[in-house]
Amino acid sequence: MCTILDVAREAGVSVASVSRVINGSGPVSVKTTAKVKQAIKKLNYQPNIWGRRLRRKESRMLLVLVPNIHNPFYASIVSGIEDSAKLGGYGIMLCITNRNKDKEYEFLKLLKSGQADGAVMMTLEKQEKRLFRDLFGATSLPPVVQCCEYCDSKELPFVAIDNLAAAKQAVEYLISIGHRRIGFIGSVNRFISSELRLQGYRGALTAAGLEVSPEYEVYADEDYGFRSGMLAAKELLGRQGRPSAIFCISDVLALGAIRAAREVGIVPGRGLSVLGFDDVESATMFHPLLTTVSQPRYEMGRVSADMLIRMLENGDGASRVYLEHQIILRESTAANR
Amino acid sequence: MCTILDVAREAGVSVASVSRVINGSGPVSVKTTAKVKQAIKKLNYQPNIWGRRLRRKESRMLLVLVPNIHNPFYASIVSGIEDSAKLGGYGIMLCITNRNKDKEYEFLKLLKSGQADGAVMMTLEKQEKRLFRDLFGATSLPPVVQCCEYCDSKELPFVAIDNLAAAKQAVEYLISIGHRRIGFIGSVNRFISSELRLQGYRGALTAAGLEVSPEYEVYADEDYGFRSGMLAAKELLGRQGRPSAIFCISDVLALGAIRAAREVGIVPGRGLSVLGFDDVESATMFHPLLTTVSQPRYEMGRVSADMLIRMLENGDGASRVYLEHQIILRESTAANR
DNA sequence: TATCTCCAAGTAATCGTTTACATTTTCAAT
DNA sequence: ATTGAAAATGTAAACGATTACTTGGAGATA
Repeated sequence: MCTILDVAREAGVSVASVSRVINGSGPVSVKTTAKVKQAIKKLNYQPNIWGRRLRRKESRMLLVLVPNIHNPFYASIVSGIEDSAKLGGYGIMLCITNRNKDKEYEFLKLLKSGQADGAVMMTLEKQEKRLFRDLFGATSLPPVVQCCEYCDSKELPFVAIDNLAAAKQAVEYLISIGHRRIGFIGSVNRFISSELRLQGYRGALTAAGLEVSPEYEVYADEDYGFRSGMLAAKELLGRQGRPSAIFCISDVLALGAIRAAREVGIVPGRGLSVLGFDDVESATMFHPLLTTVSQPRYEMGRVSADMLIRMLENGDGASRVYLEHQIILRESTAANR
Repeated sequence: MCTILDVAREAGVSVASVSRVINGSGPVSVKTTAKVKQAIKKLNYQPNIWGRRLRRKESRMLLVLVPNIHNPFYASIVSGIEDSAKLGGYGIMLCITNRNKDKEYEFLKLLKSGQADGAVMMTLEKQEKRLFRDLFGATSLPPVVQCCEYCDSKELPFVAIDNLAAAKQAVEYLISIGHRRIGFIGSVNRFISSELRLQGYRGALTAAGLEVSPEYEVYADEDYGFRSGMLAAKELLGRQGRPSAIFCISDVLALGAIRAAREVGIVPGRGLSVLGFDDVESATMFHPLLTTVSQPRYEMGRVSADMLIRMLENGDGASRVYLEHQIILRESTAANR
């Protein structure tokens, strides 16, 4: 590995000129430019990234915090972030937190220590304002964009869909096709999206003059997992006056519910409508294909990273972006009666 | 952000002493140690990583190259790598190549430029020895561990299962329960694992005195996707003397085959045995639950990263590790006749 | 007391860039 | 030919850590 000094010697110029050629940061004659470029090629010179970053005090790295990566939902978002980051000349460091707040905190410290310039977080729970105060003090805005989830701070930027409206709309659809007893499968976690989807569900019921009953609300384990969905659905289906439709806050839970229905002898789609959330790939693998709320996942990732980069480079202020969701009608829902 | 000089002043000692305390790299009296530690705490000092790395010429970063991250198979491996890396004090940089060789090459250049110390690659195709020669020259061993896949080089280390033996064993199982017409769904790609699984399939047939016929071998698109699996299976099932069992080189393909069977009026599990590979989560989501070959995914990731770190730190030579696979019998296979 | 060890601490060079500032060159206008 | 401005180049000081080398002082020995 050779240094800028080697290049300078080879080209017979000073290091400053070489640097100027590399960065286009000052006037250089065509002759010198040519000599330098040739020397660079000849020596196969690559600037030392540490020296540069030490001097420039920048890292060109973005942190990405994601609860897990097994869920295909997050995988798409990460792809979007990656592509945007690459386009902006940033690398990404991925942290799979597995709900481990310590791991998350450790990772975020890389921001402070200058190892990363900013972060896209998908792990924020409702009341985590404090986290930022701890890390960045009360005054300064942390270089963070929240994606999908966000905390209760007033100023922090985020990119998400309007979970409340989406859930409301989904449940309204169920009502519109004749369902009156509509169950809800949520998840015990502190994500704002979960809460908003519950509110949307309740809002739709109330608006239609239907009763909101805790009998119809069941919470799966916090992992959003298939098996948790099954258990939750079984509980719901075992109750008297069982629902004719179930709204689930994730597709994987919905798939679990479908399986549960089948196990207790109900034909999913016909005997029980199930509506999911996320539109993951396996929603279209088996019959009945899942009716679900689709989020623009890749796009959310892209927009988040773009916003973060603009904040870092142009000092753009925090903004809050809602992207469009879409309800995709497939086979798992049918008119009641 | 304060520097080591600030700490030194605060503690009333020299920067050298501070550095010695931080790194334990020389004799320091208990008194100075205490003063320095206190100053560090008081100023909340964090060493500047760029300065350190510039001086020490190390990056403490590992590259991870993965074809895609939507496939839950890879997600687990990445988790394993992450955990091992963290334990060894390394960060990881993830590159989702999407089969884009240029992207991969760009990323690998980070090794040369010192931005990363080593790489775990899951993207290597059979004849890619050349890639390394381009990057590292003919002589020196690149700091790379291959995981799951590997190329035709004799010396490069890898961690994988014995794909040939696993496939052979899987097909032998199908034979043992009475199947004679056994189809194969592969994938048009240049991964060594795909080829070895095909060889295993053929080997099992030959060993049992059954005919190996191209009529029974079908190749899905290179994405391993669900829809490709469906199409491939339909082709296979449409042929005369259709197979009573199909061995698929991935679970997602197998799930597609199951769906295809159902669509042409065959009861999967009873009318057609399907055997998959990988044991992904959705293999257990729907009936018939998938009989499949399970790979120790998380473990493969862990072992790969451990091996890489040992190579980097202790200069350990390259080794080739086979981990144990396991055949998991579930509902998608049944005795023939 | 003088000398010799040895341990602790300090000084300053170094890693490879970038860049403020100084200097030289070029060239048009007088 | 002289001047001046503008353009091109060079010099050297940062950036923040590590570390080879030097120094200072305490205690042991003669």
